[in-house]
Amino acid sequence: MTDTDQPAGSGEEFIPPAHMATLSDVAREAGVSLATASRSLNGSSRTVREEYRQRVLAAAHRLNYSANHSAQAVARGTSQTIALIVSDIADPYFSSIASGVMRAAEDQGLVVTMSITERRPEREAELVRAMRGMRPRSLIMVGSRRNDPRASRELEAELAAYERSGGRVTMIAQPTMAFRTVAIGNVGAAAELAGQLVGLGYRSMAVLGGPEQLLTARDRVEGFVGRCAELGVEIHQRRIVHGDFTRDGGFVAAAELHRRDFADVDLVFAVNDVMAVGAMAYFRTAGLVLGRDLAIAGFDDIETLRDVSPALTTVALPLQEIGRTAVELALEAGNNHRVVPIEGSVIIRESTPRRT
Amino acid sequence: MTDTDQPAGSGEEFIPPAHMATLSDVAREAGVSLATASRSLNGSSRTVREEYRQRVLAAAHRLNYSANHSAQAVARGTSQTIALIVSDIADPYFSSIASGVMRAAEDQGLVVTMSITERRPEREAELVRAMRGMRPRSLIMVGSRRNDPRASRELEAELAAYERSGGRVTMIAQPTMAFRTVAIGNVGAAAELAGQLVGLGYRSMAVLGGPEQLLTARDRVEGFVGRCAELGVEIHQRRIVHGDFTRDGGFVAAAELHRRDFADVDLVFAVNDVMAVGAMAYFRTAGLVLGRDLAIAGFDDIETLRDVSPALTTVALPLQEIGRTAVELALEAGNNHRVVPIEGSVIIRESTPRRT
DNA sequence: CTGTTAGCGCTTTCAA
DNA sequence: TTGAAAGCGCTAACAG
Repeated sequence: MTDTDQPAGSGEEFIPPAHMATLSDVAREAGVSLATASRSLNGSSRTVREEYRQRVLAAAHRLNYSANHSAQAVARGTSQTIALIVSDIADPYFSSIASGVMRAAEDQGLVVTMSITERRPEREAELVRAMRGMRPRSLIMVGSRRNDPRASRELEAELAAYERSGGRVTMIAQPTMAFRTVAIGNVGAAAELAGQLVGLGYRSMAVLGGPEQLLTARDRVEGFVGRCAELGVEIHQRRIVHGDFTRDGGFVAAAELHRRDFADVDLVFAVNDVMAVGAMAYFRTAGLVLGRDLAIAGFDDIETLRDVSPALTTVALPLQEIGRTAVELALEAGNNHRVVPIEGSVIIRESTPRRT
Repeated sequence: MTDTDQPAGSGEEFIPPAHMATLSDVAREAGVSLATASRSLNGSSRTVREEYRQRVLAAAHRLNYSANHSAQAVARGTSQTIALIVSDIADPYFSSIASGVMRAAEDQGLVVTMSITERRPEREAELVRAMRGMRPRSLIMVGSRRNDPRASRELEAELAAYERSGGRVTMIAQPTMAFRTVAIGNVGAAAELAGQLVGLGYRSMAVLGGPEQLLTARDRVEGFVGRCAELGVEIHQRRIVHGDFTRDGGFVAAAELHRRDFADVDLVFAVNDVMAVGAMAYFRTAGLVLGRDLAIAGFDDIETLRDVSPALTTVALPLQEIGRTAVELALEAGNNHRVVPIEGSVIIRESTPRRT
């Protein structure tokens, strides 16, 4: 029973400063049918007479019309949205990837909605569930998988349900689930780093691992320790200390290591740059001169951390590109579950000078 | 003409592995009306008999039902979305604010869609336009305003149109437009910093300013230089060099300053931490020992940069809280255009030791 | 308290 | 090509 439903005969009534112009408003203003307006504005190819098109465009402009995405999504049965779930957007690792995702999404005309798990694994399934409500074309999850069967099962079930209902899941993580995934070669890169470090003459190393169940952290430790062992450099369990995947985690872990068994350690490998920086802070307060008394290496090559001194030896990951790749993968047709491997590259800097 | 429209009489036909359960599916499965299903699932308060409620809930669970947000938005005439526009999510300043925004939004049960301008001012109006399509409850823009009348006018027009159509705009920036805004006290904090630095004995300072039209950068320079002048410490124009608001911008500006007029400079103030770090990198390569030969100060107190050495004197901004405040402001009723001021606090660290 | 029935804004057959 | 009309999935009067 709105005014707009009145027969055309009622004519020229005053139209109040419209709140938000609808397609009908535009159609009426242009003197064409709803269908024609739709076709000229958002429809498919050239099936509308040019003169009408122009009239509709002009009307839309005059009314400051902006198509209602929700209504389009309902009518079309598909949205223009990508859902992105990250652990912690304030962490530079995630924000760089997110940046890549958003740029790529925009190139495709997609809107991205983002949510954060605050590093709480239970939240992952919850968030996926919540995001399903938006019927996103695709759902990208970035963040390490965990060795937590219960949470993993729940998450996987939720994701599978989403895929069954027509969505596409893309993980940026370990390829532990049957979904499209951008797989970061943590093991290999960590091994390569270990190899180069041994090559530089280090023989007595320690590792600052992340949380024990975090697969990313685990893989990096494994790759590093494994290659060392292959090269005849054993790293004793006592010299692997775990901590949070954060700056403070690095600081605390370094302190623990220092207290525990530090006699002849010549190099400390922290499984990410953020932890490495925390560790550096600790060692400095402990009176060590980094790069001279002790070498240190990280992982990720975080941009904002490239100027710490001594400059940090690390493994560079193409973070932005990883995000972009995830979007491409997410948009691929078919229901393949392709895995795209991403390699890191070792960068030796001043924090690990050649041992003499 | 879908199968579901057939009269109930057709009974027990095989229902294929449903793609995505709809409310009707749930209602049918529970043996109640659409309305009852809606009420039990997403509706208002207790107006449904408990037994029915349970039946609906069970059915929904069995069918793995997830309400279609778009459809709800269309039917209700209002979405559960907040649009967030930032300059560059890979920059820690923005990602911290974004983090605060997202946490707060989630507490309110809102979804946030995010887009980045890539620091190109022309994109702002464009993005606002694009975002309007989602009919977000509120639109939060974070990023410095510019002294660019043309772009500003366009942006303001677009934002005003959005508000006229029922949305709420919240700026995290200078209160240069008539919208709700979280105003960061750049001038005052920079002045306070200058005061403390003069108190520490510095008398010959230089400034690394950001882009000339960026109001944030400008305000910080102004506040700093102004207070210095009040205290009898003049900073000559030649000693104010502008550069990008990035690490590299800081590096380049430092080099330029060094080349230009560096005779007795005892302190360099970079208008943000990221630039400060770039400048530090430059000065280090130039052979200066920071904290001894030259003092340096920044602005923002970026978390990941707290461990550079020497530790950077700076102005701490409650970034996460700023984001949270923006959401609160955005959700306030009425069409006030309230301005919430945010103060920074000076933190003196090793990079600016007392001059003796 | 429950069910019927109009919408919401837009797309898309289907005829004309 | 254009327009009428039937949906899309859901909410919200409005009767019962």
